[in-house]
Formats: sequence, structure tokens, C-alpha cells
Amino acid sequence: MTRRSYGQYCGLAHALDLVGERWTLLVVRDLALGPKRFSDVLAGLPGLGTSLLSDRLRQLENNGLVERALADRAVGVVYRLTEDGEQLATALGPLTVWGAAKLADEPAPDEWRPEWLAFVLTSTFRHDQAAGIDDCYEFRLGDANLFVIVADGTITVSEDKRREPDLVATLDLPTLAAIGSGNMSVHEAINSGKARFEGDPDAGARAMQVFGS
Amino acid sequence: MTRRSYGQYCGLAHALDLVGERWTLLVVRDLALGPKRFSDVLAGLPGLGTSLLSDRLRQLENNGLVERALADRAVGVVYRLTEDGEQLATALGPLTVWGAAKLADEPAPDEWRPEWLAFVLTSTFRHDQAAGIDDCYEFRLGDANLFVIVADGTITVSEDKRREPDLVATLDLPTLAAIGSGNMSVHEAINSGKARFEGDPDAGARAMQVFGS
DNA sequence: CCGCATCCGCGTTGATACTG
DNA sequence: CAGTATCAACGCGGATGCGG
Repeated sequence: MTRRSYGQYCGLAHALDLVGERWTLLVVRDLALGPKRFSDVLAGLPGLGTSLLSDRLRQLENNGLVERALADRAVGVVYRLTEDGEQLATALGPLTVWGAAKLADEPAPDEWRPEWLAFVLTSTFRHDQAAGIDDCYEFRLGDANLFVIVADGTITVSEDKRREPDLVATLDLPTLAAIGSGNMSVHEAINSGKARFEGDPDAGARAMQVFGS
Repeated sequence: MTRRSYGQYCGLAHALDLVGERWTLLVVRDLALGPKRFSDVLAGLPGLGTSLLSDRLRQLENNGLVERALADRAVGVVYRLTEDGEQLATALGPLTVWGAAKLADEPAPDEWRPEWLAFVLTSTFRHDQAAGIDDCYEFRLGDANLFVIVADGTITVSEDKRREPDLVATLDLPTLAAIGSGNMSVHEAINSGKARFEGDPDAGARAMQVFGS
């Protein structure tokens, strides 16, 4: 009887039985942005050891949330979410947005990575508002950049400039967290000087549409 | 530097820093159904010790998610969610529904409590569809009953019969989990004999409206 | 170097006993 | 009823080692 379970016939308790252990949901979050190899997941989660990541990935695999796949361009395997895993990632959206709202009260930390903010962008993304939109938005956060590509009703977030952006937003971390969580509107951010938007004004309107501000 | 933190500037990581420890989210779930005293929360969470519950409640209080209040009818205090705590509980809805969908694959356990299913009902409840509806639905699950009262766009779940039900549904746990998670439609459940609905047909239609099947 | 297992020290948790 | 105190057992983080 190792592997503790709450043993309650409840949706939340069962979800936590499956993915409630330390690091597990952050692994899901990272894989939600795209398939990754073992060492890339590890690098994105400071403090997590190789043994534990190995355990977590196996649990996720056994529960049908993650699968191994052959890497595209190189040897080795990558881990990627299954359909069930994608649904889990989607279900984490509101919790992520809630956390981002609390986060916005706090100052930016010493160390951070742009990918950590990518997930909240996908969480506030409204699939139903994105039909027919085909844009690229660049977010400039200090010396790091995030490129958000909206196409075919889907969102992709990347640190690489795969496409010329239609809109460039310059802001700091707490402001992005506040906007992403709905705590602050884009208008407020611009008027208070906390954010600057440049580029196609129509693209700006479309961005506000799909991100629901 | 006790009290482990992920230390990532990410909505999900921050949410888990605040409420990601063992038992914490289940305490929030239980309080989401209404204010409770220490011993009632404890009784609803087998396996949780008094020390840990004490710790968790203090953490939730320090984070502004729970507050102590004077009990209505008796001496002593009750714990109840703050506005922030309510928002957290709402944000747990999709995760709860996801877990309920996975739960529906499994057989009903030996021991269970009706309140454990109450939360998934509130999670699938659509506030925006409930305007003008004033109903009571009874769910019969073996020898336990759940009474759902929909009024003024809000939902209340209770084990006590506070009101004459307009609709009585008889089904088993996995079926309720499957319906609650959207895995099974009410029509399917009825046609396959897994659920039986009796009472006002109009109330049945309204129930399906607010629970989104 | 990548993926993973094994071992160890320590913080967290679970269970019981005890107190206001 | 509402906790605190105590302690054993477990989970986690870090380091090391081993086979591709």
C-alpha cells in the first residue's frame, strides 16, 4: 500500500490522486507547450532531480497522460501529452489564471524564464474567439521575448521568432501576469504606462479579442 | 527556508505554492459547500490528522483564502472561504470535472460519502444558465441522497431534505460521475437503464439546462 | 551526454496521546 | 470541541553510479 491515495470517490480527489504529487502538474504544464525531451523538462524545473522526473514521467505514462515518441530531428525520444493529457492541461487553465492573479501582487523575482509565462497565455486564450485569425504577437519582457502565433483557432508560444510579428508588446512580468489573469485590462496597462503596444492596430484589437480583455 | 516553493514566476506554480500541498485543495473543496467547523472538516477527510488540518487551515487563513467566523447556532467558530477562496474553488471546477471523467471508468468504492460528489455537481453547474430557475433536484445514490437546490442563479447541495424535490434521479456513482463530467449524456444514461428520472418533466429539462448535458 | 536506478539525509505526513 | 505535542513512516532532493 505504497503510493498514497485519498481514496475518495470525488473528481477533485481522484485528479489529485493521479497528478497531485509534487512537480507532476508542472511537468504537464511544460509538455503542454509542446513535446520535450527528458533533459529539457529537467532544465525547466530547477530543484527537480532526475530520479523524481523519471518517476513522474512513468506515472504519467502509466496513467495515459503522456506518451513517448520518436524525436523529429534527432535521435532519442521525446515526451508528449496524450489527448487525455491535453485535456488535463486545458483544465488547469482557470487554476493557472487564479495563480497569476495572486502573482501579480508580487514583485518580479530574481530568476525567471519566459516559458513560465507562456502557459498563462495559453490559459487565457479563447479558442472560440480565434476563428479566422492568423497573427503573430511578440511580447518583450526585459531581455527575453515570447512569440505567440495564433492560427487556425490554436495558439503556439515560442521563444524563437518563427514569423514576423504583427504586434509588439513591451511590458514587465507583473503587468503581463495582471493582464493574463484579467486583473488589469490592456487599456489600463497602456494608460498607466505599464505596457506599450506597437504595430498593426487591427492586430491589437484581434489580440484583445482572443485573450479576452 | 522551510516551506518549499517552486520559485517560478508562473501562475500554476504560484497556485501550487499556495495550495498545492497535500490535503489543502480538499479542504477548500469541503469549505466550498459551506462553512464548517474544525471537526466537521476533519471528519470529511479520513487520513488527515488534527495537526495537519490545523496547519493547513492556518496557511489558508494567512493566504487570505479562509477566514474564521462565529458559528450561527452554537458556540465556537467555523471556517469559511473568503472571496479569494471562492474564486479558487471555482477555478477548481474544470480539474474536478476532468477527474470525475477518469473516475467514471472505475467501479464504485467500498466507502464513499455523498458530499464527495456534491462538489462535482457545483463544478458542472452553469451559473449563466440558471437565471430564473428555482428548483430542487434529488439524487438517490444507493442509500444516500443529495438534494440540489437551484435558486437565484446559485446552487446549494445538501444531504438534508430542505425542500420538496421537483425531480428525483436514481442512479449509481459511476453514472453520476460520467454525467457530471460530460462523459455520458442524460439521454444515454436513461436509455441504457443506468439512471431513472421521475417528477416534473419540465424540471428535468431545466436540470439538463443548468448542468449542461 | 541521456535516461534511469540506488542510496542517504531531511522535511512532511499520519496516527495517537494529551490539554484547555 | 478545538486544537497542540510527539514520534514513526514515508516522500523528496541531492549525489553518485551505471549502461546506452
